[in-house]
Amino acid sequence: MEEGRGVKRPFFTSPDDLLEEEYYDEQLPEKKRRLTPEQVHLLEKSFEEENKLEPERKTELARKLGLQPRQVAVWFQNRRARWKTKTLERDFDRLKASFDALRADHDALLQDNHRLRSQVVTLTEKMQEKEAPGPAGGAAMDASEQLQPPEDQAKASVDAEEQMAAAEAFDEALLLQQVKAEDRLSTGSGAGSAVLDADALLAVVDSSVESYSYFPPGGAADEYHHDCVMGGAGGIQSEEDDGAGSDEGCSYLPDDDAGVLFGAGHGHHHAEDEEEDGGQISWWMWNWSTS
DNA sequence: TTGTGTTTTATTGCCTCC
DNA sequence: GGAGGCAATAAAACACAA
Repeated sequence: MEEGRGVKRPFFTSPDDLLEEEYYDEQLPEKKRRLTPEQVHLLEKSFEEENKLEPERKTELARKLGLQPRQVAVWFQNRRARWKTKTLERDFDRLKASFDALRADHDALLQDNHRLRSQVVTLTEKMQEKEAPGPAGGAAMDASEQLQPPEDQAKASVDAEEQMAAAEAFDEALLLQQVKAEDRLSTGSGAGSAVLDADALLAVVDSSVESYSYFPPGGAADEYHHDCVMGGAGGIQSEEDDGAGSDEGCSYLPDDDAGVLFGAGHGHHHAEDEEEDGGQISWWMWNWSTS
């Protein structure tokens, strides 16, 4: 049947077509008409230049396209909505990938922490045996330890204590951040809704990494801060050019917000984002991150 | 041809700004 | 208070598999 498909009836294709449109209006009043590719092309071009529409530009565009100013305004409205959706999806993908990487690193740190703790326990036991020397105690020392100079043994002992202290500090920091995050979740601005402040969510991981002195200054932790910065200067690009050079750089994440994830800026949300989503991670993001 | 999913155009209601 | 923006939604137009 293809009702209405073979015959395209664009809305006011040009001022000259207005007479013809009257025919359609008689036949099918109140029907939606798709814009012609030419109209869409010009609107897209205009949108790329500036995604907001001043009154003069609106009337000028409407005149050029043979549309009503209201239609031009509506088109821009819908186009902004599409752009925002697309950008949010892209930002989500990036955040998810970055968070996964960070979480994997965090897990590795936990494992390392566990290993170091075991090592400290072993060394402590051996020291205790050594401090209370008996016939059995002396014999317990293995060959490698007997070969180790006394000063090296003392250094190993100090290292073990430092590692233990670092591990405990790490645990405390982790616990503190978790408590903070939970507090913010339960008393947060979401007023009971299942949303979590991005800072709270990510600070748990972030501060755990930073408070644990595993990374030297300028080391791996800093690389996370700098290399994974996403988003960029705003800018409008057509969503049709999804390939190279598409919406890159027009992320809805302002530069500062990359720091939210990695703790660099402990970023404040961009004013627009505060307005858009209340400065909170959307519920679906929270659900994902806690799943 | 039909059913269904997606996209596009348009409306409504609320909010913010001047 | 009016203008303009946005989110949510409706509905027409369109695409496509069966």
